[in-house]
Amino acid sequence: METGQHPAPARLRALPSWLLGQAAVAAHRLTDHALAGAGLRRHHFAMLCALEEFGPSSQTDLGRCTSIDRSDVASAINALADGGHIDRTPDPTDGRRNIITITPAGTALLDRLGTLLDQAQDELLHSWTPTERNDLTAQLTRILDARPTLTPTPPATDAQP
Amino acid sequence: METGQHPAPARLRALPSWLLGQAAVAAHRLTDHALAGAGLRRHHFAMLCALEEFGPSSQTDLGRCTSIDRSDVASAINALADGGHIDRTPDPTDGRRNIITITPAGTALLDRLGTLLDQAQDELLHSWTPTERNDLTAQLTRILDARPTLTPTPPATDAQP
DNA sequence: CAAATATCAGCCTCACTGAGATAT
DNA sequence: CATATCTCAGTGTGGCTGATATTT
Repeated sequence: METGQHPAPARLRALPSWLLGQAAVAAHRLTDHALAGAGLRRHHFAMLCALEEFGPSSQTDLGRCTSIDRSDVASAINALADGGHIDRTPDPTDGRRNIITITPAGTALLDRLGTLLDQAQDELLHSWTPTERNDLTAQLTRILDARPTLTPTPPATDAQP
Repeated sequence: METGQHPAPARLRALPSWLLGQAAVAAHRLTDHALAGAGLRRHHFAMLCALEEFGPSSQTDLGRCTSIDRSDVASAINALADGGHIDRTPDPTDGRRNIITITPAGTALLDRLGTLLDQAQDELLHSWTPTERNDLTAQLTRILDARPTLTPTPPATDAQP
């Protein structure tokens, strides 16, 4: 069957953007697999993270700090509310907002998912020392901190070069 | 409007898998934007890379070395054939295969796209020294070389935790 | 009135699946 | 017959847009 491990072209392997994409695919497969047992997804974990760290928040703020679209925030919050992991109440001081609060069940879920995700990191970086992991984290953080705020992708009108 | 730069939760920023995902999004936006002028996509570049480096190949081999699905290979090859950038002929020794060959026009296109992509890397890593870039490349390559061959993602039957 | 929030419906792309035709 | 290749049609997800209702 030969599922994998065919050498990629050197010109691709030399592109940081390509390497990032491939590494992200591998990472996402591991994390999806890890979270699958809990029946949840990365978005749910991100919401819970933000709520625990920043306290009660509006949905827009949740979306901003996690880089998740307003529409996807709404659906993730719906799912978490159904499970009793967050509370959603109107903001008394601003009727446009909901105030989302993490519940004790949500905190417990956060820790459970965090453990699963930590295990996934260990799979991804199983032969890496803590120092090497910190190094990697620092480099990726540097990329994020310097990334240009760029609109998603233009609609792609076709043209023949 | 406040498009970006809201602090992400520390717990997310500590996850290599999350950082990889975010960095990959930034990288893909830059590369998509760079290639948009040529009206082509990353897949097309990957095909041309493989063809130039490995010579005439079957579509399955192209898919294997670039990690692109057979179905997407077929459509990318169609587009490149329409533009005259590759030739597609049946393999005389094995009637199941097509032999894909890059044309001179394809080589020219490859170089053109390569230049655009190199510029995108410079945008992504504009403040990085060559040594730092090599370091990043080495670390990402290490992840890829060690990644487990894992089936995409299970279909997601729902369950309440 | 302009701007912001939440919600919903829907689009589009991409990765992937399944099945059929052909060939080994 | 089992396996492999190519092709196409179709699925499902995720990221995103647009429109609406509401409030500031």
